[in-house]
Parts: sequence; structure tokens; C-alpha cells
Amino acid sequence: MPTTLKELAARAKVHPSTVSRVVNQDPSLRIGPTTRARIEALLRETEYRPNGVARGLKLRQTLVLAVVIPDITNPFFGALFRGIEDGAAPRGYQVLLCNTDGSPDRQRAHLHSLIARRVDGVILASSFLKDQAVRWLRHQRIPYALVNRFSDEGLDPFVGSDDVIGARLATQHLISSGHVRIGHLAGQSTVSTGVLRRRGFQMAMVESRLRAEPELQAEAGFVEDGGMRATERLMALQEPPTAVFAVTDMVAVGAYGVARRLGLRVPEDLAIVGYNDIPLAGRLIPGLTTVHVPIHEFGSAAARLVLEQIDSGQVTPKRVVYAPQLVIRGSTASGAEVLNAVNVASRGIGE
Amino acid sequence: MPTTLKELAARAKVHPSTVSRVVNQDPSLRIGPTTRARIEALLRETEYRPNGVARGLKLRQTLVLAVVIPDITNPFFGALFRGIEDGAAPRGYQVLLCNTDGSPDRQRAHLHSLIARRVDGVILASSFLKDQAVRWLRHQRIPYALVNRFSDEGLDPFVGSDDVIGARLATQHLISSGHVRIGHLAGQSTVSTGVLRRRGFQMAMVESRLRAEPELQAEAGFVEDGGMRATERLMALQEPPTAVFAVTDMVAVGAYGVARRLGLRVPEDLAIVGYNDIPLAGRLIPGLTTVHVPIHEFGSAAARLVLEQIDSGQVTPKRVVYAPQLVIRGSTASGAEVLNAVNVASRGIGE
DNA sequence: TACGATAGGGCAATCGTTTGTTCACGACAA
DNA sequence: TTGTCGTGAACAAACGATTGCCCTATCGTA
Repeated sequence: MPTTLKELAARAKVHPSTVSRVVNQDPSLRIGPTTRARIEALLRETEYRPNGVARGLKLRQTLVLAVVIPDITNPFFGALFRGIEDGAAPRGYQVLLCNTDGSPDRQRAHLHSLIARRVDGVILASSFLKDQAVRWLRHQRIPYALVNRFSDEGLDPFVGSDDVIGARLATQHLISSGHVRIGHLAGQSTVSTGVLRRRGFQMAMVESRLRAEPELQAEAGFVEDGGMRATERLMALQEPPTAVFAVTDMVAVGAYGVARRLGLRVPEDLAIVGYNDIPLAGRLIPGLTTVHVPIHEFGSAAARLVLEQIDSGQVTPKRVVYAPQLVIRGSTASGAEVLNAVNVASRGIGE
Repeated sequence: MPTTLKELAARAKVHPSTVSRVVNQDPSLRIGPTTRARIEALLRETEYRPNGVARGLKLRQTLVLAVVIPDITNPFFGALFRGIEDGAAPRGYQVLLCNTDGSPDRQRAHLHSLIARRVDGVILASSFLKDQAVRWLRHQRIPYALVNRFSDEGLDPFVGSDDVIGARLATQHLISSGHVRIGHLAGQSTVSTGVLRRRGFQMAMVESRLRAEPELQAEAGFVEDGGMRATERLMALQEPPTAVFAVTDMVAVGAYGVARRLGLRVPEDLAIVGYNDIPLAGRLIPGLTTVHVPIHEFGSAAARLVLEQIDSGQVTPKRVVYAPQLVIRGSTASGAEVLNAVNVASRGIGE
């Protein structure tokens, strides 16, 4: 029942196209001052809003971006979403949010709906290394970007950080703190972040002539409960690690829980390093040493990347990569050490 | 460039309407078996997906629900969103997420866009007591529901819990633990939850012949930093409280932070109770005693409420109210006490 | 006076579907 | 042979906007 252009036109005794031109301030055609005034009064009176669906059909744009993530409940994705929204809003875009819970099927189902809806762009933060869905997205010629995780299946528009370097940084920090027996709470090997962070871990170990023993690398997934189970396995070893590098902060949170349950002090009995630097990391007691990445900027950069493609009409496999930075907190050092710690993080670089 | 009905029709040498009828399995008109087979083959071959925008224009439905909240970064809203999505997905709906950061202006702006987009329904979890936007929503005759917070401006479809009872429960618990000087970290008085939880607090105090002194009630807003500032003010009093009831768990988290900084032990020096029982509450050390409400169900119930209205075509000011339950953890009792604690929570009731 | 320029606004096609109605044709009964 | 009925498919009018093009006054100028 909202007002339509046609109704307004009838009331103003003009043709619908004329009303449309007033609404859109069409520069190509000038409207007489009196008609314009009459129509504008009507517009205000009726609080007319053009039907976005009809507009979308005609103009072939919906002003909607879609975000596909595993779980918005995870603080990482909350921050990411805000970044995306902030990047998209200035251009009048609103954002559709889709949770997959890590299921490729749900991801596919969501993507199908999104394509049918003709969303103007898709931001995918839940991709796998071998992800046919990504290939499919590319094939659809719809503007899209991968965030944080990327896919093997070709070169995609991507925003993220260098996971190998970040993981190496984290592990080096543990090594230089004197740890020798260091464990890794690893992510799934089906996901780029899982593979690359493990690689960074191994690289740091080898570079320091330490052995990255398989038994010290336990798959933990990316969230808390996996972190708990993996930590339990590691601490049940004959010779448990004195430090662990967790693939994400949430996994590290799981490690905190187990350490506490086992009566282990952090960092004295078990040092812990995370990845991502979600807000929660700084609130843990002791604070979690972690690899900082600019989550919010991941989001806004991804939004911009997609908007660029929308503007240019081309899918450009541009990659925006931020340098990770180590943030040292209490989970790897005693209080005094934290105060003296030099932040050895590499500088942040732009694209 | 996606395939259209017309193209398919041309290729199958039939009229577009015939293709449409095959796609939608239109029961009103039977299609000959050979034509049908021909068309179906074509549909599979081209992976045809009807243009949702055109469909939306014709059918006057977008299969989109919108959610308006203050900040998805807040765990409460993360859980709420998942509930909404879970309630909406079975019906083929996807969900647009809008953050307002508590700004009425942004809320209005978002609602305007949403109406223009012709979303099928709106779930508003960021309403104020005096909220013209709510009146406006009602006036638009668009299916909507308020969640958690409600508005004064009339009777709206609503899902939430009884804040007065919940707050009373929380405060009574502190009183029965022997506390006399109890503070309240209050929410804004522009929001129903702020007002009602304060009322519940005062009610419990008065019922126990305790004075709810104004100086012990400090406005904290609903998130962490407000909780910190309010706690600081309270603890700086001549005679600081020995316990506080925080309007939300996030505010309670702020109280934890200040307590720690001031060297106060929880619960010995300062007992703390929160509200909502977000996942974080159980992970704090000590665990946060809080008022549990079924956040996820708030979301799915709200989605159902909106879907009902969409189906019936009417705005029904039905209210779904869940009973809050007290969850006792370490922030109000020593370890032994927690083990012995009787859960005095009221029973959960359905609608 | 006649002609061209210009301003102001109407016309109609189009975007991709849906769906009530009409139409052509063959079968069948009267 | 004519009328009726059923089948299978085409027709066309929406849904609500946008926009290139055309039309008609009116004004200025030669």
C-alpha cells in the first residue's frame, strides 16, 4: 500500500516519468519551477520512497552486499562484520549476513540464494582451500572477495594477513622466551589459515634447530571446545609442552580453560600465544599474547574491494595483505617481563 | 547475464509463461509431458535460477527479514541473531543486519532504507521507551517485532523476559547472601530494560526493608566501559557497596575489571550479579552469577512472530514473555556455597 | 511573418516474472 | 455434420520504476 509513482503522478496531474525525474533530480531534463514545486510538495506530504525492488529490477542493482561467515557469535566475525558494514554504508549499501557453521552445504545453499537475489557482491570469510563454491562464484561473474581465508582454486580478490609470518612471529617469541618443547593447537588442514599458520610454526621451529614433532601438533579447529580437547591431548603426553601456539584466540581461550582445570599456571607452567587479537584477548587473565591483525580493516577493505569491482564491472583478483604484529601480554611473560618487552612486531604495511 | 525466462522460452520454442509454470510447478495448468521434459532438461542444463528481484516485484515479497540492533559485537546480539536466522531459514528467509550503535538517527536511517527495500519484516532490538521510529514502523503496516526492549508508545509485538522479576531475583539473591549495602549499575533510563531492571532492584530492596539509596545507583549504560566508570564511582564513595547488580553481563564485566584493578576480591570484597547469561559469563573467573534468559529463543520466537504476521497479513500485538532464571556462580558465593546453592530460579514458562 | 531554438513534459519500451484468460485443436457424443 | 468438452499452450496485463525520444508551445531573431 505504499504510494507509487503512478499515484503521485495522477495527483499532480503529470506523467509518472516527470515525477521520477523530480525524485531523482534527473539532470538531463529540466522541470518547470511550478510543476517541480507541486511535485515536491506532494513528495514531502506522502513521504514517498521509491520501491527499491522495482528500482533494482530496472537498474540491475540491489544495493545489498552479502557476508558469508562460519558464525557471527565468534568475536572475530563480529568485528569483521562491523568493518564490512562501515565500508559499505557510505555508498548506501546494506548487508545480508549468512552463517554457515563451517558446513560447505550450508555455504552452497546460501550462495545460491544470494545469487538468485542478485546481491551486488559477496564477501566470503568461510572458504576452504579446495572450495568449489569459490570457483562457482568466480564463474558467476559476481563481484566478490575472500577474507582471512583464501582458496587454492585460483587467484581471487582477497583481504587478509600473512599467516605464515604471523605464526612464525608467535612461535619465535616462545622460543626466545626459552621454550623448547612447544606445542601447536592447529586449525583444520582444509582451511588456508590452518595450513599456513602451522607452516609458520614449523618454520620458526626449524629455523631455531628445534624439532616440530607431530605429536606436539594437535588439530583443534578454530574455536574454544576444539582448543580444550587439543590442549587436553597435548598435556596428557609423556612429556607435555611448556608452551603452545594456538591457531586462533578462541582456541587459546580453550587452552586457558584446560590449564586452569589442570591447575597449571599461565605462563609459568604453560605459556600460551593466540592469533587475531580479538578484544577478549586483552581481558583474559593473564592477558593473552597474540598476533594482532586489523580485523575491522579486513572488513572495510573487503567491502571496498567489492565496491571497486562493482564500479569497474570487472572481477579484479587484487590482494590486500596486512602485516601481522605480535602483541605481548601476560600469557607468555611474567609481569615485569611484559613491562620491559620490546614489541618486535613488524611494521604494518598497506596493500 | 544470467539466463532469463524469455531466453529459455525461445530455446524451447514455447512461451515464457509455460517455462514459468514448469519452474513453479504451477498446479492450475497442466503441461504436456514432452514439452515439460524438454523444458526441464533446459532448466538443468542452464542451471536456471529465477531472478529474485523480478519475482519480488511481482509477488510483493522479498524473502528478507531485517534485524536492527545496537552492535553485533556484543555477544548478546550475536546469539540473538543466530536465533533469528534459525527461525527464518526454514521458510527460505535470509537476514539483513543493521547496527545502530545506539544512535536513534542511525536507527531511523536504517529503517527508512529497509522500508524502501520492501523487506518482509523487521526485528528491532534497539528500541527506546519513547521511540517515534516504532510508531512509524507500526504505521507502515510492515510486520515487525520488538525484542528484549520494548517501547512505551503503544502495544507492539514483543519477545523478551520480565525484567522486573529478573532484577528482583538477582537482588534478592544478594540480600539473602547477607549483603546490605548493594549498588546498582543501571542501564539508561531511555530504555525499557534500564528502567525495569532498576525497578526490580528497588523493589527487592524495599521488600527487604533496605534503602535503595540514589547514590548507590549509577548509570552505566549497557556495555563494558560504562560498567567500569560506574563501578569506579560507586567504589569511590565514602561507604562503598559490598555487592552490585549490573544491568547486563557486559556491564558486570566492566565491574570485574575495576575490581581487579582496585585489588578487590570477587566475591569476598565485592559480589557481582549480571543479567542475560551470555556465554562469556560462565568463562569469567570467578564465574558470573547472572539472570539467565533464553537469548537464542528470543531470536527464533521473534522470527516466528514476524512470519506469523506475514502469513496472516495482520500486525498482531502478541507478546511472548519468558521467565528469567537465576544462575548462581562464583561471583556471589565461595566455592562451597556454589556447590550447595539451591537454584531459586522461577520456572520457565512458554509464551 | 516565418523559422529555428529551447524549455517543459508526455510516450512508451523495458527490467524478469506471474497468472487469469483466451485460443486452437482433436476427440467424442448427439 | 454440428456442438461440446478437455488439453496444452500462447497472450497479455500487471508489478513500480527509469530513460531515450518525441511533441508542443513560446520566444527570439532575421
